[in-house]
Amino acid sequence: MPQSPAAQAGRKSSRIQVRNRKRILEAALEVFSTHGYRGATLDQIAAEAGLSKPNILYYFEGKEEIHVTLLNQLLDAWLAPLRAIDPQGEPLDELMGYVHRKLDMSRDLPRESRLFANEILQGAPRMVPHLDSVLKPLVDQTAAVIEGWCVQGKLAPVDPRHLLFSIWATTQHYADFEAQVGVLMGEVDVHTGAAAHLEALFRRLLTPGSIVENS
Amino acid sequence: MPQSPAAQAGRKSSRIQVRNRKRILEAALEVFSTHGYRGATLDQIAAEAGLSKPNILYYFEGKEEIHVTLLNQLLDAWLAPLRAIDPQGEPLDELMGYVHRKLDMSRDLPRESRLFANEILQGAPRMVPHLDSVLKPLVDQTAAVIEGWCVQGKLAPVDPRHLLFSIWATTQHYADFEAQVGVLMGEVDVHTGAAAHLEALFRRLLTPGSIVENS
DNA sequence: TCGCTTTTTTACCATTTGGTAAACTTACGA
DNA sequence: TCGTAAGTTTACCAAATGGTAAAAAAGCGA
Repeated sequence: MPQSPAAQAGRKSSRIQVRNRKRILEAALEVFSTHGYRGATLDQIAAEAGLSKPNILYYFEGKEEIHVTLLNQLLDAWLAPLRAIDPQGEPLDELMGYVHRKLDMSRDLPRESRLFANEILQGAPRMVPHLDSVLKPLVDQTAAVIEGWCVQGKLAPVDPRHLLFSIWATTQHYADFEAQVGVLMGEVDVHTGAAAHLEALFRRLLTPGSIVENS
Repeated sequence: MPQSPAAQAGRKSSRIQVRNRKRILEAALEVFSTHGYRGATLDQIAAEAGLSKPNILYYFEGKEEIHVTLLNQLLDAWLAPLRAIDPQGEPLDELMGYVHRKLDMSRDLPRESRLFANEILQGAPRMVPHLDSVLKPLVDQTAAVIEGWCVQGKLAPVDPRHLLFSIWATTQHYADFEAQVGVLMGEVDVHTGAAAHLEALFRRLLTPGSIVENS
């Protein structure tokens, strides 16, 4: 009797279903990341996806379900670099690698960055549960690892959570505030300069030892 | 003949006009910063201001004029700390003072921060001209000052623009991503920890000299 | 090819939303 | 206190928008 795959409970999906759901989510990423949740319309998403609006509502229960699906689906990819930090690795290398991977993501996946920024900016109304259940445990765990490195003296003493905030803020800034960066930097190769700058910023912070003025 | 102060060209405004325009802008700040431009409605702003919707349109030509007025009016306050940097002052003190002033602003004026973030995120459609004519010259000028300090050896060599981006990103993060920070930090006093962290982060970056490992 | 299911389209609908017209009320100077 | 201008409200509108019903079309296994 059920003739709508919108409630995708269990049943295996046809090839057309897979293809069209992907199209819709790709279009929705484009539109939501540019205009925010309220600023995006189903008509825009439909046009971008090359489907009709009712057809989109055949695959998803509504606007909100598209948004939530997108958000939760992308959070994993977004957190991958954090999971990739190896507690057994060399602390400085691990963290600097993380910084550069996050910066690369800002360049390669700016829409994803803006989608999250939009959502968090507005109080993350559709994501707090997920943040609590997915992001928080991962951060707690990573914070403990960093804490351990500090205690061992392999890293300058640092508050792990504020360190993560700094890394997220500085790297994502290049995606989220691209309009502003563009105005201020003109046609320069932003990414290379940013990489060098963040390299210095975080290496200096994290390298154990003290600064000695050179005459 | 003109019976609407919406087009506020020149004519002196009455006490009621001043009071109600202020109320409207205050309400609009609250609503726009929470929901973004498209997400905000005139009805919400009207309710928040304690006025009727048509009454609001008696003072402003439309939704967009309210938004633009707010944006341009707040940009000055927003840039005050940058203007306060004294080319004659001690470089490290000037810049660290700037960092702390920006962080304080994030705590005291989070709505303003989010208002700008929302606008920039969406490509700054209603602000690019202003950014170009107000922000850019100021940044160019400040960048030259910082550049000079580096050349004089009073500061570790650093790209001035990327430095500014880092400062903006890290300080504003606490306002713009408050929802996320809240989930990850719980009830802790975020501001104090952030101040200490950013102090270390930027002082280490900017202090001339090199790091020496202590045995 | 037939018959059934999946997919897509056409034609709507109710609500929300930015905005307006005009009547009504209040403030205030002469 | 009276008249005019400033300010406010009531009653609307047209367009946009999220969503639905149901018919039509396309896939596809037997």
